[in-house]
Amino acid sequence: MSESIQIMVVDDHHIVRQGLVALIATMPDMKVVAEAADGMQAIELHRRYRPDITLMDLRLPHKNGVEAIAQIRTEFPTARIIVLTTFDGDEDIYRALQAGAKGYLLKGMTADELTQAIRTVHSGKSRIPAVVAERLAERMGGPSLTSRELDVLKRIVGGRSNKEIASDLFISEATVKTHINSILSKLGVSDRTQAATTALQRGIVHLD
Amino acid sequence: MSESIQIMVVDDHHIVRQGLVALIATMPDMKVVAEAADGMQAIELHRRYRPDITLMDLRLPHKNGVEAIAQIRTEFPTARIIVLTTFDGDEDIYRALQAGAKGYLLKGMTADELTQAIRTVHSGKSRIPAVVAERLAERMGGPSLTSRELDVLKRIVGGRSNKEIASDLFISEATVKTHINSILSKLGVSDRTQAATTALQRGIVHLD
DNA sequence: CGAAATCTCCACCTTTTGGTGGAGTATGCA
DNA sequence: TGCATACTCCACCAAAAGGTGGAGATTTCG
Repeated sequence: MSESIQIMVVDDHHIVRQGLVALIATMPDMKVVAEAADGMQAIELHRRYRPDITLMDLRLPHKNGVEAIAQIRTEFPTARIIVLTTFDGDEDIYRALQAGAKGYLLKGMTADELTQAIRTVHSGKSRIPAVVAERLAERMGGPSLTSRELDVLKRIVGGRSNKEIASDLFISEATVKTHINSILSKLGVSDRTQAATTALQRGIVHLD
Repeated sequence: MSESIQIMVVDDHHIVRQGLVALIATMPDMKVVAEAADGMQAIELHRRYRPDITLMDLRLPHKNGVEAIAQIRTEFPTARIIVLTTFDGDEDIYRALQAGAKGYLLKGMTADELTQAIRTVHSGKSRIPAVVAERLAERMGGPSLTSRELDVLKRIVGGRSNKEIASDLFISEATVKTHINSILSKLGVSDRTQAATTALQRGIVHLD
């Protein structure tokens, strides 16, 4: 049969791509048909090769993984994408799944887990590990930050003072304080430094 | 000839190990003789296999990369270790090189860069890329934190207040402030939140 | 030994941050 | 239409953080 599963691998690290290709090569019914090193390339190559499954890292240069997923899913609503990332505390998991990813794997997994996930997702099901599902549920339950609060939080992480944030966003310092108050209570912390580190830990913002 | 280079691969991510093994397998004169997933295992396997070259990730469970390097180099002063990491801003580079690493590579490298580095280090030379050497020189030039300042900085990143830090360290709040003043000026920042984020960015401390 | 660095602490002051409670406007959804 | 949410802003207050300058004790190292 010509039923070998066509796979695209997206990761900016050459070694990781190599590892995935090597792992997949041991499976007779799977084949890597394309490799991309960034989000843009992933979108282009998806158009060209229409892989059955895309294994995608979230941290990518140019266009990040979440954006790439959204774009690909817009063009090809049936695209099946499995997210592959190093950081399990990452808020982007949630965003990626919302953007239409069908599976999620940590890079520490075994070959078996990978091939199982590929088969599961290829068969049309989703494959989200218990740990992640749990964290996701947790996350969903918890209060989410508004976009304005995110603007402020990013600047807190960037080390800006309330005054600077106010002028960055063209609002008064009082408003900044209001937002910060919401942020602190939503994150369950008591000052901006904690807000910064827990935001980084939970992957709500990144140090790029 | 029996002159194939014996290599040990240390990384907690299965995929990365697989990638390295696959890359190295394409070189006829190199061979992976051992794989370790954490620092302890790396030390044990080094005793058993005495590889010519060890490729070591720095972020490892149990015993971190730097400790493992130090331990291995204590037992086998001639061990040749190449550090392999994802994060190029990482302060651990410096520590790893001090601990006796002979080479340093980012995971984004090409197959050529890897094999070249292996050959260079195997021949007894060091192989530190220009970018890293530069950053290292920069780092050396810059003021370094004292151990007490590091104690304080860690707690700042941990989101502790001055009062809490004081009681953690059994010193007065005044002393904490003194240390923080030094930290801020040494890091070239103006408040604790910036201190936290730049410390994370430069890899001086980690969010574990 | 003597200089340098480190660690500890104090006083005094200014600025920043966080806490509380209230309030008006716009938007969107039931 | 009416309620909920998000965004904006205000005043007032208390606590925390940061800036400056000085000082004694200990260790380290040339």
